[in-house]
Amino acid sequence: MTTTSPQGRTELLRPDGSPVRVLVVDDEQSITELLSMALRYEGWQIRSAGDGTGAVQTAREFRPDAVVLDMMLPDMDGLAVLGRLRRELPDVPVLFLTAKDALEDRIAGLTAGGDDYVTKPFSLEEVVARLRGLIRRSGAADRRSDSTLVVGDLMLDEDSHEVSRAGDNIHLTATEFELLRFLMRNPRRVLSKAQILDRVWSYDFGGQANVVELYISYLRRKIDAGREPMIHTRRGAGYLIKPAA
Amino acid sequence: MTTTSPQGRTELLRPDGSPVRVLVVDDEQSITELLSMALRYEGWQIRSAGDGTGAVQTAREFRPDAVVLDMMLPDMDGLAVLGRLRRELPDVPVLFLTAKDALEDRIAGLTAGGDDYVTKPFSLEEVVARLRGLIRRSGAADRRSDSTLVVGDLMLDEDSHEVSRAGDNIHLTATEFELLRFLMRNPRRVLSKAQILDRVWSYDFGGQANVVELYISYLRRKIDAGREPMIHTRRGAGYLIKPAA
DNA sequence: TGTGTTTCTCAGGCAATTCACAGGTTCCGC
DNA sequence: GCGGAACCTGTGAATTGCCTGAGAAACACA
Repeated sequence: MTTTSPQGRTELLRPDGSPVRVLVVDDEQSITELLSMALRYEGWQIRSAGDGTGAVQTAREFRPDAVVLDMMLPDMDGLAVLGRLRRELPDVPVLFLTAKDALEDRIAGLTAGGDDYVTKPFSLEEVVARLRGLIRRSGAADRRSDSTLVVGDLMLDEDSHEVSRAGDNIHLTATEFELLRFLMRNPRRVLSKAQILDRVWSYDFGGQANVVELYISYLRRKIDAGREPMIHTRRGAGYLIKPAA
Repeated sequence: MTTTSPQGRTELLRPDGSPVRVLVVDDEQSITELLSMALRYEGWQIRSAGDGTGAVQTAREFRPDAVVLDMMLPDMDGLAVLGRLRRELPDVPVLFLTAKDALEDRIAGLTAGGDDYVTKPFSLEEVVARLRGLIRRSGAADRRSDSTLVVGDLMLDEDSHEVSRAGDNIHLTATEFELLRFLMRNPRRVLSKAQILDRVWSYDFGGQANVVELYISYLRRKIDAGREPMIHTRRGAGYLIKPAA
């Protein structure tokens, strides 16, 4: 089932109307906290664990609908944790967190079963989007919830990563896509540059805040060029997207 | 739940009808006092703490619905305080106070979970508005409360920062917007220039008092021009806004 | 390794915004 | 009707915030 939150965003719910449950497993507390914050904001119920043993225990009693699992844990190998989790929760989808250079082929094999992964450092938008995808496809939430965001004549498909305006296909780079997704998930709402940076860029990004301006400018070139603009600047406050009308 | 106070203002209440609780954490007593006064005036119940230890203790027994947290505390780092607060109160939204120049380094990730921040020196209107937004979105208060202020045919949306009169869109600058928001949150009530200066301008503003007159004049040009005026001067007392009728 | 793509920094330019100042207008008591 | 206080608003200067071109660095992929 999907429902509309007071913010106007669409959130996933389980068939019985209760919130989706997600277990977050990572040994760095700053990461579990960051993820917990962001995922709670999605309206989900979160538990976290710092090692494999704790993960299995928590999973047993918490019965999550999805798991975020760091492959690098102090007490056991990621695969071992996965094995034990699977014994408790055979059908629950897992989102793996891995270091970029540790991108071994074994991950590729793991995701064949419908699981997914993101590399550290990740952006929150990416984690949230992938989790939504996993949960949606696993059937824990209502399957009718679909993967297309629509604002005016602008459409963005989260599964195929296709974007079009008034029927014309538009090619976006990865960052442009995430930025647009964030805007479109919060239509008619002013988003500050800090908010955008926090959600769309990875958590260790240390650069200039004006990348946001730059990417807004890129998006405008591709989306608004020669049409009624949909992306608006609220000077001193941030940016927002809304139907052209 | 929202209700209308004897003063005619709309205030947030918790679902059980009791007042919203806010914890204010700052080491400068002048700041906690300033904030406590302003927030009490909103009808909220306030406690304050001057350091991280006190904050965690107070949070434990006071169970606030929102926290205002200075990131610069004497005894612990702001992030450490945040971590401990989160362990006590996982779902409570936090409004961070930060120095303007500290914006680059530390802020990363702070707004990610739906939290928010304001930079020092802030205006009270801004703090109150953001807190209301956080509380509204967190669901501590009734979800029906929405983000639009209406006075007569004048509408102001706090999410999209859009303002319209009789359907016509009106563009306001940041300061004009805050001034109008303050007026509209106190309709039919005379607000003195001193009150306006204290609420809308930042607490360290040292300029001429006649900026208020100036900005009232700007607002009139945009809102009342060629229509029944809604902004009225009470000579010797202040200004008030009310429906044109 | 080479080529095209993507990400990001830097800095110049421009326009919006804020605010002080000062002269003009309105109001009110007498 | 007069004078002074309170208020209004035009002008312009300083500042701020935003936009965008150019190019360097990182990356992806053959």
